[in-house]
Amino acid sequence: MPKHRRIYAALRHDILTGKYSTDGKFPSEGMLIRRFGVSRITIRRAMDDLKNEGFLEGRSGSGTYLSALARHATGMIGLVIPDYSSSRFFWRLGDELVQAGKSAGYTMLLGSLPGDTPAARAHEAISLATEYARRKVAGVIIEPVELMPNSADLTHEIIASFKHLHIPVVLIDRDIAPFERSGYDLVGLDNLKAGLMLGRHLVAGGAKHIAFLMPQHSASTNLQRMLGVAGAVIEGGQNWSNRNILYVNADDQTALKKALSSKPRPDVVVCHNDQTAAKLPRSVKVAGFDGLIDDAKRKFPTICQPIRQIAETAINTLLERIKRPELPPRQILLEPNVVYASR
Amino acid sequence: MPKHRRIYAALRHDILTGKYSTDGKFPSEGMLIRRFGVSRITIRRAMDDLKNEGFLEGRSGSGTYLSALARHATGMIGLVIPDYSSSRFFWRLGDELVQAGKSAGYTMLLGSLPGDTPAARAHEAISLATEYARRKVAGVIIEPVELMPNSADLTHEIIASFKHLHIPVVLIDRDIAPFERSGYDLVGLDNLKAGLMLGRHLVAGGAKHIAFLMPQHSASTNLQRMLGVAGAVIEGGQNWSNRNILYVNADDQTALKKALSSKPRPDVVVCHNDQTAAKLPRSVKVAGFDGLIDDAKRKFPTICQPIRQIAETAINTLLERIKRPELPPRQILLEPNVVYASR
DNA sequence: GAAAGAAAGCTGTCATGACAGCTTGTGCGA
DNA sequence: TCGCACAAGCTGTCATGACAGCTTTCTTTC
Repeated sequence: MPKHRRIYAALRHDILTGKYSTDGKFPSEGMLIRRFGVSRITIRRAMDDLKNEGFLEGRSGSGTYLSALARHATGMIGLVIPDYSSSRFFWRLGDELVQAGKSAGYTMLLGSLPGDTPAARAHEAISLATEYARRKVAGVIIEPVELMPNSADLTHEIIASFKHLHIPVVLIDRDIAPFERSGYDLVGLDNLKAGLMLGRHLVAGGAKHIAFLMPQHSASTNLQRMLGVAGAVIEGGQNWSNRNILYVNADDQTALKKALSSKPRPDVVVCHNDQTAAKLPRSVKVAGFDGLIDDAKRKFPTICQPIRQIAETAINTLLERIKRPELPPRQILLEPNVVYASR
Repeated sequence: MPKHRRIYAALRHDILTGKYSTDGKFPSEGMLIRRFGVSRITIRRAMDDLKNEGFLEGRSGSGTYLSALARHATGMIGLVIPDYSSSRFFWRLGDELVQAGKSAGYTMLLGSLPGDTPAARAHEAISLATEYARRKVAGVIIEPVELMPNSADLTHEIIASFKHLHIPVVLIDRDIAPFERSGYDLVGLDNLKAGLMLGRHLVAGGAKHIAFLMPQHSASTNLQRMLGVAGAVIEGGQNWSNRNILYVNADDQTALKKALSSKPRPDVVVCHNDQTAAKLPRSVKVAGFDGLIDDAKRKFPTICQPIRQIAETAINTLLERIKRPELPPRQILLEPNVVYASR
């Protein structure tokens, strides 16, 4: 390994562990020459690499300084995924995020949120976020809380830990509140398109009355999926109204039974995801989203999420945001994969 | 100006004008030392910059070579905007794109498409695209054709010029076909959110029967805006069906009159954009999108597009795509600006 | 004719030395 | 105390020289 590469690694480590961040001034070339016992050209080679990566800024005549990026950089990315343990999708997404972050050279923090209820996990997420902020992560990827009347407030509380420290935040899968301007980057699936694709498939298959089932206080993803299905239904010449929407928690058997027997009786129930679809009685034709149910006995139409691509794009987006905080907030949507029978 | 900078500029120019691209081999350091009459360290400094920007790749022991990027790079970005002369929005967007591209160091080609009809402009766009491909642009930004039954085919024909040459393409504003997987990056407004915002505003204002007016063969943007409005209406407890959608060209007075008098009579007509909204009779309450109508006499609710941000994001996306062709196709949506009275 | 080996040429690395131009701090003089 | 000039220190730039290790090509030898 070349000398300049070793020195580069040492200096990068020093920067990331906050050795120079008190005043932001980096040691002069002369000092580093004495410290490492090499020539100036070697020191400069290492520093040039750090400059190119945006860690250092040289001011001619004055000295070398840590960039705004480096002052807050720790080489750590925090993940706040409340549904990691309760949803197969987020479990896989979390793992892919860790992979993608690691291969970009970052230490990934994936704190576990073992709470039993969404509310418990949301509160654990808040203290996890405080911990991340204390350890000065370079950026955070957050799955916004859903399924509660005060979901948005809880998510804002999670983000608050990072906001006043100017730590960049990227949301995955969904926005904080349905169709509110959140001001944060968002990486996820094109749910509208996914809904429309699934809807068109069902309409083409002869469905006469399609219903969309989702829990109360659903995230914007579910609304987008629903609107996509609605678009396909309207395209087919039918109406769409609140009666097509079943706001039901599938674990609540009584409510579920009541909803499914409502008139007009739906001939296909599109569920907000596959996990829910699998819970419906077998007498009902269902369809879902995500493509992660592995039930040989029950196949139904579904739309797959490109999980790895979502993870890699989220990491890329966070790194770009760290480098260029002035960019406008972007919503980055990836293409659904068509799979019309759940694997 | 430092010597290495001058040499850098000269070499970059040579690369972009295709001086070395026949075999892909770059002159050796020794040759460049003789050519420019400077020391090796100066030559290397210039070449290091070019390597960092991805133009050159050094192979130890063998020589320096042009990267795959550099072999096709010309420093030119082509714009294909069929509606540039016919729509105020695309006129402004085109100018912002030229600005953004220039400040990123590229030569921007904005060929004019003076045709009178959309069909004429579409065909001019195809020959413009051939010309761009012949001149080997580094990338293209394309506004997909709309308003014709064969819009998608025409756009595919435009793109075909670039596809087999592997020239990266970024779409602006809309996708090639409504909700089809196009495989190209797309930068535009979050039209679903825009529609929902406008719809909620109108519902909150007491609108009872909202209609959405758009031409036949509209682009996906209009469908998304429509679905957003539909979402707000359904949220308010009303139905949405094909009867809420008026497929009308606003220039066709007869059809317009007929559509506006259809039952149930709409109390607000949301138009797919402001230009169309301004054409409707004053007896009808209207709303629109884009926020570019400057009519002091007629104010109506509208949603603004962040034109500059769309342009800058499109350029950034294209440059990233040029550098990393393996990234998944992304749809990048920017936030609508709320303006409830057209300026 | 083929294989082995030598030579040439290339990039990557590293050292020493030097000057320009800038910033910052010090000290002197008013 | 204020202002100015100077010196010190820093980065940016550029030159010369050298060696390691690799690839390519030519040459020699079998």
